[in-house]
Amino acid sequence: MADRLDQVFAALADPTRRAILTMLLEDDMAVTDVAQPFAISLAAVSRHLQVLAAAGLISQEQRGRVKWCKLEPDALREASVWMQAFGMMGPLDLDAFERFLDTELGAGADD
Amino acid sequence: MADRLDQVFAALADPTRRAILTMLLEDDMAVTDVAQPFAISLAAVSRHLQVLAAAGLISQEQRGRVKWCKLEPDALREASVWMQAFGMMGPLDLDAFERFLDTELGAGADD
DNA sequence: GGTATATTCAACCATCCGGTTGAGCGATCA
DNA sequence: TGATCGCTCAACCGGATGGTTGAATATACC
Repeated sequence: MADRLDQVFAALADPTRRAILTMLLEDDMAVTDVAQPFAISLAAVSRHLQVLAAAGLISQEQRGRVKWCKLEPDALREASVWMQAFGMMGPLDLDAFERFLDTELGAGADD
Repeated sequence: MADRLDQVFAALADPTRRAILTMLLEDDMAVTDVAQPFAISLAAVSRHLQVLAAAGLISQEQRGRVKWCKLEPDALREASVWMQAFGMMGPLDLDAFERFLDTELGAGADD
């Protein structure tokens, strides 16, 4: 019952999984091709991919006997926003920041 | 051995530690005060703080018999940059940030 | 049909993680 | 000096994690 942020950050905490995401940045890949550069077993890579999929960081689509893996950057967005909040704000008072948010959102900020 | 990114993401993967960081956003705190809202032992919180410090996310300064904990947002910046590399996400999604305020600050420290 | 390919499952192992409790230790204060 | 406070350490426990190997499943090819 891990929170979504728990899953995303935990998935990102492993260097193999980060490397996989980086590979998928270029193109969708089959499981076997994802596994190719790594010195671990195919089964291990398959489970890494399951972790990434559970966190929503990738999606997997079965086509024939090949399972294609696709990066899903939306899952990163939530975590990225969480982190940027700290980077931006630093130790400053939240009330002021909430007022800032109200004016920003109220002004119809559309991304 | 663990890469710095490994440590940062692993530290962020725990909801208690994220709640601690959120608390420290408002002000520096002593270990005992950090532990106060949580239903776990002081020793457990102390170790959470050590994990955060090892990841560089907080710094700790001993003053008398009290150890003060201070947020260090720079460590987050590195991880945030890593995520930015996946592109497609704007610098700050205000809607997502509003959800962050609701969930992390609202539900915050009482888990 | 039979064989090769793509992927997962299951069992197992070592290690890590988050929690506990109880002892220990330096700093403070009456 | 002795009691208390603030915090950490050490040992322990149960469950998760990351790796392995070997069997299983399903699809594709000849």
